Amino acid sequence: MSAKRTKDSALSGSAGEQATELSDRRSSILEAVVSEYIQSAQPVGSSHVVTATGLNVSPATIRSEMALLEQEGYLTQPHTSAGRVPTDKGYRFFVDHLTTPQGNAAPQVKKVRNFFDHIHGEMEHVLEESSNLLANLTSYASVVVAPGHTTTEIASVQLVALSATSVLVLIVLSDGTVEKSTVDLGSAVDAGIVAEASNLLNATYKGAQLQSLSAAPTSPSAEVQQVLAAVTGPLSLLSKDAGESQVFVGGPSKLADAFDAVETVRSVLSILEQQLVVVSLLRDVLSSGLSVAIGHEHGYEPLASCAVIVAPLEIDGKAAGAVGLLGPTRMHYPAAMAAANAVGQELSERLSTLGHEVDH
Amino acid sequence: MSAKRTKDSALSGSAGEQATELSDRRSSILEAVVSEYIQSAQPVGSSHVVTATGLNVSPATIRSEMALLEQEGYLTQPHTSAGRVPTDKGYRFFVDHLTTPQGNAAPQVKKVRNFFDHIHGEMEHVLEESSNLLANLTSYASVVVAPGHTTTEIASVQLVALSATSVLVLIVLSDGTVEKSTVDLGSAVDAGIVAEASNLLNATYKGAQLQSLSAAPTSPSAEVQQVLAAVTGPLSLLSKDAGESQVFVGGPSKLADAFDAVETVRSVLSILEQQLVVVSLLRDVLSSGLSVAIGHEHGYEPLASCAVIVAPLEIDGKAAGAVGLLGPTRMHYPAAMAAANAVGQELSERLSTLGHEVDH
DNA sequence: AATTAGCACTCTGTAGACTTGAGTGCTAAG
DNA sequence: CTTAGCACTCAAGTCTACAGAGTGCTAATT
Repeated sequence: MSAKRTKDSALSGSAGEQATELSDRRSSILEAVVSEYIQSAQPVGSSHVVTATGLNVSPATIRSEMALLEQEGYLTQPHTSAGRVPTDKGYRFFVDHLTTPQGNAAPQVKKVRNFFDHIHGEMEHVLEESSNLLANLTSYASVVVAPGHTTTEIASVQLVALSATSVLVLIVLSDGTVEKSTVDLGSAVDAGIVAEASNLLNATYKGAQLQSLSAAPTSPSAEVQQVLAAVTGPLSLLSKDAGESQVFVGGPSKLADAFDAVETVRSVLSILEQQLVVVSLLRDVLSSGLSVAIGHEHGYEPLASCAVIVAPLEIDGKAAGAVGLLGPTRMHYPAAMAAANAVGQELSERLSTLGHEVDH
Repeated sequence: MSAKRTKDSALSGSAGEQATELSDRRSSILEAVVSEYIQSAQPVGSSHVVTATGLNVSPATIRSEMALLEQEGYLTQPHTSAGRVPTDKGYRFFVDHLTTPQGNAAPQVKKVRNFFDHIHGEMEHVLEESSNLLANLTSYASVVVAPGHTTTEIASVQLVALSATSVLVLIVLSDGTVEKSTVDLGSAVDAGIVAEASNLLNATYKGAQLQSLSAAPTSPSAEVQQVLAAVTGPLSLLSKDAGESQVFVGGPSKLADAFDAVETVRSVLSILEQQLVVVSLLRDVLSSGLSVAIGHEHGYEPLASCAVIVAPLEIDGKAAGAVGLLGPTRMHYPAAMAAANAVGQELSERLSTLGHEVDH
């Protein structure tokens, strides 16, 4: 509900002492510059700041203040005699001191609620559509990292004969997801044998955690044992695969609007294509206690002109996956953070109820 | 193996008569202009053509020929006193008269072979990686439309209890794909009842075609019947869902290189996001017997500056899905067509063997 | 009848000179 | 501390000039 704050450590980590904390006037000037620049993408001049802040001072006063803000690293000039543009540090101050203008965030939140009231279907589908929702709400690219299966248990293990010599290994998890792998048995195997192996596997693993798939069952029948042997490898592979997180990217085309340099668009897009990178990026940002990483704050140079907003997903209070937004550093933080937050919370709630609909 | 040709109907459909067929010299000039322009993206002047074709004539001669080619609609000038640029019709002539420079296509084909020799795993995975392969080979965005399930039959139908009140409905198809849906039963149901219903469903539907899921089985037990009733809706929904084709898009970031106008990139990307549009686009292009649609040839205005290359996927000789490439009209047709063709064929082969590994 | 040399013409792109406007920094006075 | 005033800077727009690439036409050549 309330405004999202990042842990102080990250910000004041570089500053360190409250002595450098900005005066009220200084900070409202900075805030004005940032929000002006976010809207216009144009360097902001002193007289603009006067009208924007409503401060009862002359542009000259603002100028000297801005000069100091520049010295302290919050602002920068594209060139002498241009207005000021926020630095990463400037944006950082801005998001850390957001005065939560709930006013315009409310309709967004309503839309999110409405969406989750009406969406239904499989988890994958919900995640994908959530990602699209977030992208459309914010006009930035969104990323949803599906929760891993760390807490879920195995609801069923099945072998299904696809042909005389091949079977499909199915693992159904308690959250409704299915992992599968086709296995070639080498030679024709009777359907009854497959069924027997299937039952044996199911009996052994049902209710177990995914990680504990190691101990394979044995059977007195040589034929059954053969099937079991053939299936062991794929099974353990599956349990690893399932650990990898699915990623849903929404609205990549929005990036073409957000940046005007084609080169930037290309590099950001190509990073979104490498899902692994994205996952670890979000993970890093989350684990460092940040919810927003601006410009160089995350280590990824190719994304230096981007800001990343991450909201955690929680299933029954446990961290599981994340929803993220990727936009230019001059993105509309209040709205974007509110949207990511709202989707993160609603999605968490949805995921939590998915597991045990008994309660409802 | 041989060069890919589109059915004549499409091309000469607009021209109609061989009387308009171009003279040898005319056509080699056109070819030179097109291939020069594809490489340089710069309007091609008469003296360039002289050196490119090796024709033993003066630029003046070329000029008069080009003037005629322009009259006939194969070329156009961005402005007076600029060189010539191909029109859609010009590109069309070019691809229809490709002289198959197999030389440089061979390494591509080799890469494709190599890829398919080493890739393994589930069909979805193979399709996705194929899409990435194609994008990387060509530097254009690629699209793979997965084959529908029209010919596959149901290998197994299962109900798996996820909790006391909810079950997962699984349909396993003979090609190894799985369709699923979670169903809330409303009240707690005994596991034995679920198992009974599951067996009943499996016995009824096993071996059937997906479409023929209508006739639901009945059971004397009221409890079992209740489960069956709860499951009927989702089941028929699934059979419809399964008809929809999965789409795998590869290398969208390549588009940012292919076009220089950000606006174009944006609109093309946003079309790729609407998977439905892409599917019907590919379907249209294929069904009209074309393998290449250039500029306005496909009806989609937002893609007027794009060319689409489509190669069919065939499972056991039957059309099923497609692989496509999306690039600028000035794309490198020979290489792109060769690549799409190669991937299409290898993928078809792979898909055909997937179904019945018995033979091998 | 096709080719071509020659020439006038057209258009783009670049470079330089100039102007305008937004914006700054400094200084000296309130 | 504030601010009016002023000199200064730089980007961007406008104008001109000019070179370069390319065309189309015409008249001569083969």
